Amino acid sequence: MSASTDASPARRGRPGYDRDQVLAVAVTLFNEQGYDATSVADLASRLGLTKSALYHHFDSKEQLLALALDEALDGLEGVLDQPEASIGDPAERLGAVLRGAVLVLVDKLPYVTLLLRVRGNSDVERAALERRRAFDHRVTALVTEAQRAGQVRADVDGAVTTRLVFGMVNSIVEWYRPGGAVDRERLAHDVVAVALDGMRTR
Amino acid sequence: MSASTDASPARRGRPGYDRDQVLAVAVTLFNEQGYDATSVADLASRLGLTKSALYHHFDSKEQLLALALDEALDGLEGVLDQPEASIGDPAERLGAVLRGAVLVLVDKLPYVTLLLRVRGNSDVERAALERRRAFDHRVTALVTEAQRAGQVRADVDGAVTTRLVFGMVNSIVEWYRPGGAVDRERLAHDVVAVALDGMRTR
DNA sequence: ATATTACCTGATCGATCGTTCAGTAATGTC
DNA sequence: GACATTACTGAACGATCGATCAGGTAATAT
Repeated sequence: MSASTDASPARRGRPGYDRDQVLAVAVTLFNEQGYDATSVADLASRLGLTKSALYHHFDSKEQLLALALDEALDGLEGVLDQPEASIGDPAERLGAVLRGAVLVLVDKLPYVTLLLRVRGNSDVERAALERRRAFDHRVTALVTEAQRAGQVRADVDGAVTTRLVFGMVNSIVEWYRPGGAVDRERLAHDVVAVALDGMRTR
Repeated sequence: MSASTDASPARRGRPGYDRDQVLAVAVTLFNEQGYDATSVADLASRLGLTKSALYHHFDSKEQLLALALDEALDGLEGVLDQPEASIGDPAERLGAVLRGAVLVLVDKLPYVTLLLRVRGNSDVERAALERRRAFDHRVTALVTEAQRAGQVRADVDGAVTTRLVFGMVNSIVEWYRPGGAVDRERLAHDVVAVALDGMRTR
């Protein structure tokens, strides 16, 4: 993702996995079994390598986790920094942020999935939770602004509304699979529709 | 929860923890750190006992997990079996199920939290996932029925709507804490309001 | 007082954990 | 063909994992 995902620009050295490929497989395994339940031996087995070979690509199992969480957090924070999040009235900006969050979630599905399961068991995990909290605060501020503008219901607390709606968005990682029945644009549209207007017919 | 949670009906033998007390502490730890990241030594330390003392109360660490997951699943299935889930039009029944699910989730918070984090790493976990799927199917059938009755929007797939709305409900375990700013009745009301009518003002 | 029941300790087991290290293998560049 | 670069093996490490077992302690019922 950070390095070249191009064809094959004549890599030097013995052929094999590079760091990003190992990371991608690791994140898949972490999501299948959980980070703690996944051993380095599991990862080596899935790649067809020995355990020690992996330590050529990274310093520790935890470093893999840190790299993956950064990937997810960079994407989410990018949603709030994109121009659509700053232009228009609060309701329009809120819709853009919801839509952007869904798209990032789908495009970086394994990384965001991993992020959403972090519980704070280590310094790496706690740092990721801190960045998530900062993201939530910025979104809550946007919801509160939309409430003051009369565009979001004020009979429910803004922080609660934010948590519920982002709970809905985040839950997508539990079932969405690319290539399935729902494409990313359709999903983003549906989420914004249900979040803003509810499931009931008017 | 299954045994006597009454006052103290004169228990015989040396005083100490009983099985349900050990289970409650275990579930708390599983939720704090994750099931796999929690060792039997962690649990013993939290209780002020030795590891071997714990095996007087249960056969294996996994049995604790199974007991906890049953507690959560019994509660959720009870929501669909209560009378309110069968009387009235589909929209009313759907509202009752949503409300019931929120209340079970709050009342059995630690157990449901644990259930929602299960990934299928063992037979016990896979059996729990199977029961969850059956629950989801019953709810989806209710949503589909409400769509046919014209009471739920038909421009979004019923299964997607169900997943999104229950994603919202389930996400409550990530932040709700009893005794906090929001009480259980208020939360149930807010969830039903946002799920059915959305966050936007009309 | 004593038997019964329940609860707990300390030592230990084999398996698996993440990690290290010294050496080997295969490629592109010159 | 020498050389730098990249990728990997096999054996071992201390630590921790879930679990077992034989024995010890403290309350209640009779």
